[in-house]
Amino acid sequence: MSKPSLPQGTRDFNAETVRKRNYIFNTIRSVFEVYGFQPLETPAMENLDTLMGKYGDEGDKLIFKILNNGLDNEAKKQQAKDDFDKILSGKNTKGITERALRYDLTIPFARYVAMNHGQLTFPFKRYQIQPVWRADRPQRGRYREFYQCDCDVVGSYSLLNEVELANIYATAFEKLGVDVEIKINSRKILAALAELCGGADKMIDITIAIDKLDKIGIEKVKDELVQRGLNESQIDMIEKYLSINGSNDEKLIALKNLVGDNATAKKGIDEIEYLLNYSLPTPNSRLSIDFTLARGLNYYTGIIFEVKAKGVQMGSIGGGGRYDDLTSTFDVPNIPGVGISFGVDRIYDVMEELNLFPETVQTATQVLFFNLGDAESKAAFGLMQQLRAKNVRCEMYHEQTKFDKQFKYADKKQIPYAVIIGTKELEEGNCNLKNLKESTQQTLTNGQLLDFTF
RNA sequence: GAGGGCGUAGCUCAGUAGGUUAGAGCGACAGUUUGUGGCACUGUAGGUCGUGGGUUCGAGACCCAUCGUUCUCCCCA
Repeated sequence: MSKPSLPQGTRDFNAETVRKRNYIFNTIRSVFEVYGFQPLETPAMENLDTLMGKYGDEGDKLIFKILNNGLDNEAKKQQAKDDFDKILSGKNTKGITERALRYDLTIPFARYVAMNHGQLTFPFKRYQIQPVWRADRPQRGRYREFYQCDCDVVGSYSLLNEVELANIYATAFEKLGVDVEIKINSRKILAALAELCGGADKMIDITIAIDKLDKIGIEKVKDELVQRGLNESQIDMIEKYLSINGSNDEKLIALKNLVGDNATAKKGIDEIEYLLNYSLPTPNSRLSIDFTLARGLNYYTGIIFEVKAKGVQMGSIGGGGRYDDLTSTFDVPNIPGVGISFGVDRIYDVMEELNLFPETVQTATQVLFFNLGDAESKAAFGLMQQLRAKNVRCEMYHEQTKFDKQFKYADKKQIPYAVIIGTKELEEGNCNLKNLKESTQQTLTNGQLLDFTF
């Protein structure tokens, strides 16, 4: 037997952590529900060809593939060897692997919509909170198994959906007590910039470079644009674009001056103005235009979102945006959508760092019943069950032993109350209730104990 | 995919220029004469020094490999 260990990049969660994580999940889930979104769960594994080719070349490498069963079947040995040779030359084959662990929640959702679009009522609003797996190299804040928390609306072009999603962000983070800035931009504006700087085909090059701005600075971004084949006047324009600042209104004015004649840009500006026209329900969060926001994923086509926590050094804790055609890859065209995602693991880290978890999240045992003999513990057990029926969290020490050990057990589990029923109390039909933090004790009748407010 | 750091007791770590029986703190367990804990004191258990080779009279220490872990870059949540 070797020492037990965990697969790389996975974690156990102890009771305290599970409770805190559930607090985050439940908070977000309740907001989704209030906004009329319905839950969806999909299998941990998908057919490999559902996933392959959807995340780019890099993404394909990071998909966890599942080995087929029955490869040791003697009768099919030669076939298995031939198939394995294909694997070695870099091709996937159903003979060796035909299933894989899901890599995100968006593609399984698209698969679901494509399979069921005849039955669904559009716009279809779903949320999904499940783990995903990536064969990435683990590092700080990055794991091979982690949760995603998505909500999307498909089958509607209405910008009202964007308004609702912005409100979901604001409401959820307000409930969690996390002070955030919700940044918005439009891919149409970025597309217009590309049109004006070397053509629409440069859009991906430009967005990738811009996306790195806050990380590497303007000079390095310019270097990268040079490498990607842009000329001096084009880079000059991008620099002007990136240096726009001020309030939302001031930014819009500056942008209109820069690219306002362009039809695509105008559409993007209209979208942003529409969104800003609705105010958020909460004082501690606000929408702010960030024209440098690009987001890496190429399928976004309209408004894009990104959420940053204020007061901590941490990457984005949420993101999303509009995409024109979610399901055409599964031969079901013309289903547009817009969605957002919460980065639960990072939200957890932010809340831990800022000490934002409420005390009440930790709902451990409230009362320990001492075990002081057969007859005594039997009487205690009866009382304990009555308290439990009133939703008081109780446990009884597992065996009769001296006081010292039972007190120490309560200490270690940070149980605030002890109920002590010894021979004397048993005879008199009462009990001692001790407050272990304050070291005070009172004698109660059994009836008084059952009515006590813990 | 590229490049660093670190693997010694359950946990956090010491272990000097290679030299007998590998240490501390915390934790665990037991006790300080069995109806009131947290403190204190005493004692006990627990390590193939990640693994496998190599150098040496001698390796926890040096070299190589391997595994694990962690960080940076790429990419992402």
